[in-house]
Amino acid sequence: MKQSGGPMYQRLRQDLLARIRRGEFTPGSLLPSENQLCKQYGVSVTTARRAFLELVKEGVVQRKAGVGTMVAPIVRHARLSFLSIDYEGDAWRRTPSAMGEIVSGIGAASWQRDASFSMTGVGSDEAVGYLRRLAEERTVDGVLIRAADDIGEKHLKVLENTRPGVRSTTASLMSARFRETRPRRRARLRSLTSYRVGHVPMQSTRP
Amino acid sequence: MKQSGGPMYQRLRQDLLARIRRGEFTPGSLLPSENQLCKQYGVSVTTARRAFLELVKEGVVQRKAGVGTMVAPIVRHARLSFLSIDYEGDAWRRTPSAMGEIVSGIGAASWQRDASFSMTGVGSDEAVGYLRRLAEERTVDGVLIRAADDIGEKHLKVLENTRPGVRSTTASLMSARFRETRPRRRARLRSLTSYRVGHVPMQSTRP
DNA sequence: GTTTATTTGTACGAACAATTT
DNA sequence: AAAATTGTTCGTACAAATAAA
Repeated sequence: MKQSGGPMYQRLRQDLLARIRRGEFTPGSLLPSENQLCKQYGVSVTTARRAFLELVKEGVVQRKAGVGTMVAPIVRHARLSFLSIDYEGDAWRRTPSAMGEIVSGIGAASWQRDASFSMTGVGSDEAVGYLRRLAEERTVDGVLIRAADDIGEKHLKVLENTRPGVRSTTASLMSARFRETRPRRRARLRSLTSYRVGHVPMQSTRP
Repeated sequence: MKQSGGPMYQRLRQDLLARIRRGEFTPGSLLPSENQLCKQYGVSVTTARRAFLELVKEGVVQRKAGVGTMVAPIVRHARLSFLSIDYEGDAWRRTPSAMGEIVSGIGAASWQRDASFSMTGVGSDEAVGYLRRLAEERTVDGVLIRAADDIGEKHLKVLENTRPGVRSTTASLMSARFRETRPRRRARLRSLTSYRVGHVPMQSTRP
């Protein structure tokens, strides 16, 4: 927990998130206070607070003065989020925060019954890196990624392997791929390719 | 700038955002450094930094060590964002961060050609407060809000008056209202009401 | 009802590393 | 090599809100 890469506040955030996902802290229950966290992890209040604030921004936890920090009591899972990635030129390199927006968008998706996002200006390597984190960390049950052909199969493969429920495909192969893997959704997904922005209707899941 | 309400870092953020929106800082240009901001506004580095970091999270600015903080060079405006608000019981009160998710979602919308969001668990007063801020601060050209009937006309009226381009309506009156105000969009919007999650196709606007 | 302790919210200052010019 | 800027981490202080004694 100490030596691994990245800033401490990120590793702390990651660890807390993992513990929540494992069920160590259930929705509605209180997390350790800032002071407790400082002792447990050997960090300063600043660092502990920053990790918490990140999770607040993502909607994972809620804080109240005088009470503490608790796991968000109601989490609605988007059954599937659809990302349509059309990247043009090197726009991505000039706007690296773009993928961060996707990530926060997917965070919002956990409060939605349905989710649909479209991004432009996204490059391959950075995109896959972010999406990989996304699939590992977020509360979505699955992420369907439709990318431009030149993003490349190998990158999308990496993403698929990170977590079950993640399906990816290049634009031209989309309907074919899904005909193989999920035959029952064929009709719906084929019509989806005619959307400029994909949208996958989903049933809502209640807690 | 000093006496008004709210935390200083929020007021600073708001002021910087206003100056960017007014064109005082153009896309790609550098904002004042942290030190300069401290002197100009009479705040500590911590506060100046926090205001900047908020704007980074929203995708308004980008920072690079050794260079500075610049206005995001490419901003794609969503011509219209569609918010469908169906609130159930008092779920909102238990999850106040929900509307914050909408706000961040709309932030993402500025990077999208199209945008579609759906929220559950949203109450009236808090929702309108957030949405008002949203209409005032964000880069979307318009926000179409479809709300449950019991959110009330008066609240939505408040929102409409904050900024041109914002259109709101209760669910049952939706097609009727838009038949009056925007006759050319009638067909599109009427079919939209049959979606569980609204989606308004839009042309992309390039800088 | 008051007081006290705990917890988070805001704000300040400082130090050092990493990056860029 | 040096200066400027942001990134991370530390520590502190006080205010505000809450809960318990």
